[in-house]
Amino acid sequence: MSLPHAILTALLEKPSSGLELTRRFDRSIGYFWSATHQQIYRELGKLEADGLIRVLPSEQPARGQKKSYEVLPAGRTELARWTSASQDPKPHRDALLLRLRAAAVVGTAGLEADLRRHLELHERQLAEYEEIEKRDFPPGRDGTDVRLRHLVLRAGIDLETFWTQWLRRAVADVAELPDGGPT
Amino acid sequence: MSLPHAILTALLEKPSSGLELTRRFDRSIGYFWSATHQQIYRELGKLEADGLIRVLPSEQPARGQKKSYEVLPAGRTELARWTSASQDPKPHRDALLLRLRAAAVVGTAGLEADLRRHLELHERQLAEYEEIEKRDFPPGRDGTDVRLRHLVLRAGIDLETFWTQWLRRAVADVAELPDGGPT
DNA sequence: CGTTATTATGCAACTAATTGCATAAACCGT
DNA sequence: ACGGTTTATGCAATTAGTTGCATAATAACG
Repeated sequence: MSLPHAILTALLEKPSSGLELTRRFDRSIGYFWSATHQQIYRELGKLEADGLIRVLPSEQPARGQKKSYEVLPAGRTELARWTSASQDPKPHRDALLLRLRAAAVVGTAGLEADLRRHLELHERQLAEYEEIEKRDFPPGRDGTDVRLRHLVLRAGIDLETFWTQWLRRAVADVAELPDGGPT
Repeated sequence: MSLPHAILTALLEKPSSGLELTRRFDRSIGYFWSATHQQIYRELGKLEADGLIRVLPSEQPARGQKKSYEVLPAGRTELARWTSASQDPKPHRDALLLRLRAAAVVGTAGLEADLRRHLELHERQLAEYEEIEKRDFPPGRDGTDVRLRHLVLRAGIDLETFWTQWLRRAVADVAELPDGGPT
C-alpha cells in the first residue's frame, strides 16, 4: 500500500498540515496518487501513532486548529526501504475502455458525447502539465532530484498525449458507425 | 461501479461459468478491468439476485459443480444504460511514478533493477497485444463490434508502447545518476 | 457585537477489493 | 478402490477507499 509513502514523500518535500497536504494531493502528487482529506487525516494519525512523523513542536494542537507534521528519521528510513523494494504493478482498471467493449455488444448510443468530454478533460490536463514543464523545468543541466521529478512529469505529459490522440481517433471512429449496434 | 457491467459484457459475448469468467478476466477483459474469482462469484450472486442474469436452464446446480450464467433482458437494458451514461474518469494511482518522486528525496538506491523488471513486463505485454492484433484483426473493413474491439486493443498497444519508451528513458536516466541521493 | 461563510480537522458508515482458507466433485494413475 | 492432482465454487476476515456528516475556530460583513 502506498498512501502512507505518498504522504511521507510530500512531508519530506515540505512539512505541512492536513489541509495543506490535501491541496497538494489535488495538484502535483495527486496527479499520480490521489487521496481525499479523510484518507489523509486518517493516515496522518496512523503515521504519528507508528512514530514515523510528529507534530511540529512549535504548534499546540486543538480541535479545528492547524497542526503541521514533519517526518521523523524512522519515517525516512521506511520510505527509503519502500522506494528501493521491488513491487508488482497493480492491474489497471479503465471504465472507458470497458464501456467501449460493452458498446460493441449493446450499441454505441450516447457514447460519442462522453468521449468528446473525456477528450476535453485530457486536453486540459495536458495543457496544465506543459505549463508546469515550461515553468518548473527550463532547459539545462539539473540535479538528481530535479531530473527525477522531470521524468515523472514527462510520464504525465506523454500519457495525456496518448489519451488525447487515442480519444480523437475513437471519436472519429464512433461518429461514423451506425448508432444502434445489436441493441 | 463497473465490475457488474464488465461481467454482463463478458456474459453477453458468451454465457459462462464463474471459472470460465475468471479465465477470461485473466486475458482479454482483464487487460483493462481485472477481477479475482472471489469478486466474480460474489458479483454473479448479486446479479442473479437482482434478476439481471440467470443460470442456464439446462444445468442443475450443486456445490463444486459447473454453473453457467446467461444475461436476461433486464441485464442487457442495464448494461446499455450504463454504457451510454456519462461518467467522470476515476483518478489514477501509479505506484511506480510515486516511487520515482520518493527517490527524488530519499535516493535512487535499488530502483534501477525494478525499473528494468517493469520494462520487461511491459515489453512482454506489448508483444502479446501485437500478437492478438495480428491474429484477430487482419486488415480490412469490419463490422461495428469488431472495429470497437480493435479500438480497445489499440489503446492497450499504444499504452504499452508509451510505457516501454518511458521506462527505457527512465532506466537510462537513473543509471547515470549518482546512486545516493539525499539519503 | 451577532450572523454567516470559510477554513480546518475529524468520526462513522458504507462500499469495494484482496487474501487466505474450505469444500466438493472429477479425473488419473496404480 | 485408493490417494493425489486439478477443476470449480464459495465463505470469512481484513484492508483500502469513498461518502456523508459533525465540530470548532476564524474571517468578513453589516
